[in-house]
Amino acid sequence: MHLITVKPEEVFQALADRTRIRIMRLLVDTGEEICLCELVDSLQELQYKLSRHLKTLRQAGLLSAIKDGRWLYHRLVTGSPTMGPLSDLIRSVPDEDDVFSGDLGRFRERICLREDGRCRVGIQTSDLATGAR
Amino acid sequence: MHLITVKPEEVFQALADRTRIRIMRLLVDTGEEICLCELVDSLQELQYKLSRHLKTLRQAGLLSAIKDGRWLYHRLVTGSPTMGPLSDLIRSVPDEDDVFSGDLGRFRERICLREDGRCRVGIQTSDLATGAR
DNA sequence: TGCATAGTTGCATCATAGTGCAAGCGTGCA
DNA sequence: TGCACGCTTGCACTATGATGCAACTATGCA
Repeated sequence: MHLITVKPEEVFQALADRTRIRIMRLLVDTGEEICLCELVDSLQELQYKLSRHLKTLRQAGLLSAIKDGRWLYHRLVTGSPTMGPLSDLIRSVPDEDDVFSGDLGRFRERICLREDGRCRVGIQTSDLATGAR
Repeated sequence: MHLITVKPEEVFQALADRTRIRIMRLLVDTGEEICLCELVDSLQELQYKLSRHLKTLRQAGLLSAIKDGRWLYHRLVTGSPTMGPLSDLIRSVPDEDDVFSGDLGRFRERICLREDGRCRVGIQTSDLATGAR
């Protein structure tokens, strides 16, 4: 996606949500590609909530996604002139209540379950899964 | 105000509006203190609209205001660790349709009406004034 | 002291956004 | 080919926000 073609107010609107800031912060801090089920276990939020927040961030041109089988990996968009300053800003947000570090810690544990760098398991925190079960 | 005490999602929410981005961009580009009537003539927006947008930005901790007689001057808050990256980001927003440069040009003309660096006249574009007239 | 003027705000209206629930889609494996 | 599973989405509900209008406050000057 292309920040250039997206209106700046839509970009800021996409960041005007605590959960979406957590998603962006985790992606900025790790530089990783992260699938939904890993995000659910890392942020401890309901699957369908995060699915919709990811969609919002994609539509704002902040994230791109690549599909790998049943898994969809999300990563920061690069190459836009505003993406650098935006990443800096997200990194500068103070970690009140250690929310970001908690997310990061759970993600680092969760990523150990990958095989060959790919997620091979679903949501581990079963209360947070929705849909098929 | 104090970015530190304001939730980050409220800061982004405050920027999730085209008019407020224009206000911030003008303040970042000029480094000036600007009163409401100067802003009305620069952005060519209704007085009460800008008054409310300024309030939103103040409540988000992005602007501070000092009163001088009947005039209220607004400026960027400084000293917060996020304000630097935020200013960089606002500066990096592309100037689609030359809206920012238009605002800046009208402001540069408008500021010529100051005496001793202080605004001494009201809104010059009379259609945009509200309230007493 | 009264009036002009810089700026604010209550109310009504309309539009948009977050969330829970439950159903649905699409892919890969047995 | 059917089922498990990673992920998405339509609907209902609630909350929040932008705006126009008009009334309001506050300040300084004649």
